[in-house]
Amino acid sequence: MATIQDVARSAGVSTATVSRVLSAPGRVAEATRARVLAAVDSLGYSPNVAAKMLRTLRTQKILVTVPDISNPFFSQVIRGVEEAASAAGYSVLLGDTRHEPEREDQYAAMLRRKEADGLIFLGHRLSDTLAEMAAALGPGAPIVNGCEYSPALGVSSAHIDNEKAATEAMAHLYALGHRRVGVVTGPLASPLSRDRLAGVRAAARTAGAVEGLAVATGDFSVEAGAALARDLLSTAAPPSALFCFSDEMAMGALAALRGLGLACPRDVSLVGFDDIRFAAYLDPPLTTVSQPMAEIGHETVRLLLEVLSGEAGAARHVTLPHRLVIRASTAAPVA
Amino acid sequence: MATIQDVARSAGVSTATVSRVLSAPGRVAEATRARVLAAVDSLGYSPNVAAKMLRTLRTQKILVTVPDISNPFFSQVIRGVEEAASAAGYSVLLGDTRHEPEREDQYAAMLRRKEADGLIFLGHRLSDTLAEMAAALGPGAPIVNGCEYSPALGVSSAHIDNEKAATEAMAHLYALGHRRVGVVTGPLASPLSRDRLAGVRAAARTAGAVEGLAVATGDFSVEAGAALARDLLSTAAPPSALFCFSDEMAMGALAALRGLGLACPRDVSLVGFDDIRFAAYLDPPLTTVSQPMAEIGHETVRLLLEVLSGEAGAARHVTLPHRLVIRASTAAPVA
DNA sequence: CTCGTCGATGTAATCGATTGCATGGGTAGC
DNA sequence: GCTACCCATGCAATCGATTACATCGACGAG
Repeated sequence: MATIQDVARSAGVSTATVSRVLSAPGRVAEATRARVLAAVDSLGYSPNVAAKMLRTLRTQKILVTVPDISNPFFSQVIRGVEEAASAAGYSVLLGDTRHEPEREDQYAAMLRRKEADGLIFLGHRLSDTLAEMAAALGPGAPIVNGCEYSPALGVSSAHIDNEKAATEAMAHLYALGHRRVGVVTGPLASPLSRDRLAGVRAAARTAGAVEGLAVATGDFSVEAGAALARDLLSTAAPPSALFCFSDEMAMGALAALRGLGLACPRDVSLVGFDDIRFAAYLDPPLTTVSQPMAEIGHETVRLLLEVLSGEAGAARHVTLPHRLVIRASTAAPVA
Repeated sequence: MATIQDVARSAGVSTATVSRVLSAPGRVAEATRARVLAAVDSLGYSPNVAAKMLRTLRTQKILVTVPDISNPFFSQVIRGVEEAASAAGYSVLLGDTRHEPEREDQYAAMLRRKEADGLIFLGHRLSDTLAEMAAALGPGAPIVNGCEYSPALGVSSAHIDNEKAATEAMAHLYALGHRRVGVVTGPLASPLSRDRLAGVRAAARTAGAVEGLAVATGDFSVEAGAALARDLLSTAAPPSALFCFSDEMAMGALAALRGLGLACPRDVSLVGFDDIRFAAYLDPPLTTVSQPMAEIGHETVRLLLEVLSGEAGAARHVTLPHRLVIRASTAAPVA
């Protein structure tokens, strides 16, 4: 690998000049610049990142942690993150925390050691040490939350209006005439689930159907969706519609329905959440709340770059638009 | 951030000793070591990676490129990669190439600039510049192929026996009594698809059903699965069974079937490939070839570490076990 | 003609680690 | 008691960039 010294020698200038050509082109004379650039590409020179990093304390890397990369929802958000990051000249360090605190801490340590310029965390869990860091640095902390929104942390975030989205989904069911609705949530430790649940309750109140509401707490997995749907449908007065907080759980619910000999939407209507790319291909095609996953990814990067550029004022919470996509899994209940 | 100097001062030793305590603990006296370690954690010291990297030319990072991170198959492999890498003290740089050559080149450049110690690429495409590098360095090139296997490249790889797996899937259909089988492949530029296709042909010959074979070339997407299944089923003598080279395409095929008013498996049997975690939850649950995705990820890391440790002999091609999982989407054809 | 200014470039310190070589004290062998 | 060796440790060069400061020449003003 050619070093800056080689380039300097070959162009007959000092390393300082080479460095300037590459980072502050205006400060060097036209002729010299041309000579240096010629040397640069005749030698195929490109700066050693470690040396640059050591000197500048900038890594040009963004750490992204996610509770489960194999979850299609998250992987689509990550795709958006990667796209925006690489467009801005950053690369992405991936951390799959598997919901394990030790792994969260491990990645938190990477940020503290400044192995990355910033952190985007998807989900609601942030390692304690980073929570302290965020509290200490305020909005200057290079940490952004994606998909979720935790006011207590004081970091910027990008997400949809979960409460409103859930309200709309429920309103759709009530408008079709459903009165008894079963809801399968995500873990209630997550603000996102609580927001959606609040939306659910609000809709039920508006519809005067609070009595008919049955809530089960899931964890976003297919398995949980199947198990909890089975429970909800096995009660004395089973719901005529189910609302699952993820499409993955809705897939599980769909399988459970069939297992019980029920048809969707004839016997039970079903609404999912996320609009992962399989939702439209299920049988029946799933009515669901569509989230702009790529956009959420892009936006988290934008917010992080804002902090990194030092222009950050207060933490910002960006709400991106969602959309209730009505497909064939919802219908009026049979009287 | 505390530096090694701070630790040295605080422990009353030289930086050389501190460095040795941390990397070659045997070479320093017990008492000194204890003193240094005490200083290390009283100061909360951890080595600056940039400095270490500059000095040692090792980054402790693995670059992983993938054609589409939002594909559940790949994201599960990546999960395995991340797990094994982090267990070995490496972090993962993620590159989503989106099948675009420019992005492949961009990440190839990262490797050449030594921003990562090695590359694991999933899929069959390797940037030309890296292919040259692999050719030049032979098995010493820190490049490993996951999921696929390209003999021409001369790099190690981890994958299943695609030909055999495809043969088994087809044999299953023939054993059930199917004679006309439609196959939806992946892009034939990929050796993996060609291997599977070879397996398909071999099975057809064995069953004496070459005549009944109809092949369509897809691209692993749901959309392609739906479109091509529709085509295959709309011919004069439509197949009684379909074999798709990905579960995602099988999902599309399933939707297409329904669109044509056909039932699975009554009218058409269906076999997928991969066994992504939704396969069991489809209606009907999908018969498919299960790939050990996490294992593939682990194995690629193992192979790469082998190269990095310098003990690599020839390139190794590790074949991991697959398994045909028979669920409800396949049955004997109605006479 | 001289001085001040400015633009272009060079000099060298610096970032924080690793590591080959030097050093010095202790011990074993004779 | 002297030599030889070894073990633990320190000294200082080094990795490859960035950048504050110094230098130098040209040019315009007075």
